[in-house]
Amino acid sequence: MTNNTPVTLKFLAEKLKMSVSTVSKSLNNYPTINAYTKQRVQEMARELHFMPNKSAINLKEKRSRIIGVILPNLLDHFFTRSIYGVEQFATQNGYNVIISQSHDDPKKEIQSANMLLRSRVDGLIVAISKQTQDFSHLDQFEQMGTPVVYYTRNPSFNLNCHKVLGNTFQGCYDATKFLIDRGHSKIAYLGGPKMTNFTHDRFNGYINALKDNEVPFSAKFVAYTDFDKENTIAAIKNLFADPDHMPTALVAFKEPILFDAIKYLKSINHPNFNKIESIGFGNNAFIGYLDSPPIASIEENPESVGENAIKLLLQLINKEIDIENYQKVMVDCKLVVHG
Amino acid sequence: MTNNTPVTLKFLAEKLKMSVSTVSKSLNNYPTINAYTKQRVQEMARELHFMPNKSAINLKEKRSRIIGVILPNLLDHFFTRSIYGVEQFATQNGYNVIISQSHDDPKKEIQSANMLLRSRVDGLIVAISKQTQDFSHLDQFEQMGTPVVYYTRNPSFNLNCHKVLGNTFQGCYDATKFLIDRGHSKIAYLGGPKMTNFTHDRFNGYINALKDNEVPFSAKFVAYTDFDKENTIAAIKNLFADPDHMPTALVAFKEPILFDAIKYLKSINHPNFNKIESIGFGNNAFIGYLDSPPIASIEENPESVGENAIKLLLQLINKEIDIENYQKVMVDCKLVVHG
DNA sequence: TTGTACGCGTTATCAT
DNA sequence: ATGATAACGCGTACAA
Repeated sequence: MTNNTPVTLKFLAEKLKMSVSTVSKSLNNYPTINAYTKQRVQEMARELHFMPNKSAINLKEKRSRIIGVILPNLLDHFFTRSIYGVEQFATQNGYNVIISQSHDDPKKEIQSANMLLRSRVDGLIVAISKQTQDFSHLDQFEQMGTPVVYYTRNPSFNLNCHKVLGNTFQGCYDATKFLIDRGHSKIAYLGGPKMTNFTHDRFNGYINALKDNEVPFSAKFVAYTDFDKENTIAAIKNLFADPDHMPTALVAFKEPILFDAIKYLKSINHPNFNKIESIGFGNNAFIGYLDSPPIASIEENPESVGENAIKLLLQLINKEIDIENYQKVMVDCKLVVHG
Repeated sequence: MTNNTPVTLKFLAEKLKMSVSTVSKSLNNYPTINAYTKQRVQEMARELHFMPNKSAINLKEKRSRIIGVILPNLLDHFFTRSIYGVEQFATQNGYNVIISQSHDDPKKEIQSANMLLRSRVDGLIVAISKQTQDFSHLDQFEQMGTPVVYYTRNPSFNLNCHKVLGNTFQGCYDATKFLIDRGHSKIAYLGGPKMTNFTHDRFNGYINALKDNEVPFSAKFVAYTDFDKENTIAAIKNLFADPDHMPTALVAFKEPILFDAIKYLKSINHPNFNKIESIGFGNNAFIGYLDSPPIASIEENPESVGENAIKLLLQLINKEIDIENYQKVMVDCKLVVHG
């Protein structure tokens, strides 16, 4: 049974034979309204399933209580998990979340940004696409006074912006140190797409751990790949090319890539396969099902990254932090040893 | 640099010394407006980054161009993939999507529903939580004339509603048939939580495949579990308890559960472990990394399920289908053989 | 204690 | 070809 007259304040007012403002005040618990009146109004509202129209309220209050999130891909567990932190905290504070996927396409990212701009989101949390070079579509938000928090992926050059990042330097440092402590001195590093900047910190963590522990560095132990399996195999072939100079351990920038690497080494019956110890970023839930799992994982705590992003954003929205007082928040990684 | 005066039609009108309505008409390309005027307005609008306020438009047009989605959990790849289909098609048609996770908690589901109701979504796509018994929070939408499409998970009793479902009967039938054709006659079925209704069709598919191929059914070959690992192991222990009556194949209602089962059987060095062939619902991307993978997977085509849901919803929104002309759409599963 | 009147930003109807 | 005005639903300053 479809009810066609929308239940608005006006409608309630007519039913109750009072003015719209009395109804409004009753529902918002104004102290000046008679208790009995309030009760009558509230009962009627419940009975008729009155729901205030958010568009009207937004228009009036000049805010939407919506947080926009732009991220590359929900298929990546890191982002899905980070959303958990965002949503949880946002909901607690009366905000809704609109998630928009860029699929790592700058054009789609611009579309999403404009959509969220029209929706007058109160704040934006964004993990930029791999290809994003121009930031004008995101700068528009701050120009309108809407705070933006970059998370995880952020502009490499020293742009003035709020950022919340995983401490991948520390994560990679700890992983490398862990392997050194287990006696390895030939530790390979498998990095991500070179053009992007998200893996430099990891590499630096690797390098610094070597240096701090007086393990000699060799360029032969460093290779780069993207998310493509063929590239990963090519990179691994390179790392393990020199029989006199064979890595005994491996640190990888992302776990799925590490799994490809392990699978490949196993498939070619690498002589020392069982002795090779590896660690990657991610801590994928499926590791428990692998027969030759990495010895440990670098847990990036995505929920915490998301939570820190939304917390910062809310502080900016509430003007507890000045929008031009740019913040940088680092979330520590945690080495999780398996088995 | 923060600009504080919002760029509205009024603001543009003042700048251009014309009326608000002329500005509005120019931007919406009204035929009655002078070409030169249009041009001036559009240039100014672009220059000042004018973005129409969606709240105002929604209020005026009595619609939001927002589709609400309520689902249990984005960590489940099925749902994440289904969102892909929804989002793609929604965006193409000028709709935004608000996703809300219930985390399988009916209370949270009600909250989400009310939030989306206040946002005056034009339509709702929902996969109900495991525990949802009462549907009044969802019925409200139809009462307001807002169409609702249930997808994947839907009320078991013959409620009048629009549904889009994976054809799990066919999926399970095909899987069982596949195992029979490979010579198995002792095929176990590992089902999901009994109280919920989403696994009955699967069980029926299993049963019917046995019957159609004259393979005797035994209650000893059927066990149920939930998503908890301990329960799964207990169920598997039961299935493989009788040495004279040992399954040689296994069909499971969900892949992660199947992985737990495989891992357990391997861990106890089950004598015929290498001969046991198994199939589960999901087709997880991770399967390629397993040493003892299922022989095949039942691909549920979640993107297609999502796409069918949004297509149906848009037809309902556009009144191409009457809201009371309840539709049921089935999306076929596909058996994917590995290796 | 309750009601009147206005404005939020936009579109559309009706004048001019 | 352009402008004035009302309306969408709500909250609130002010009047009664």
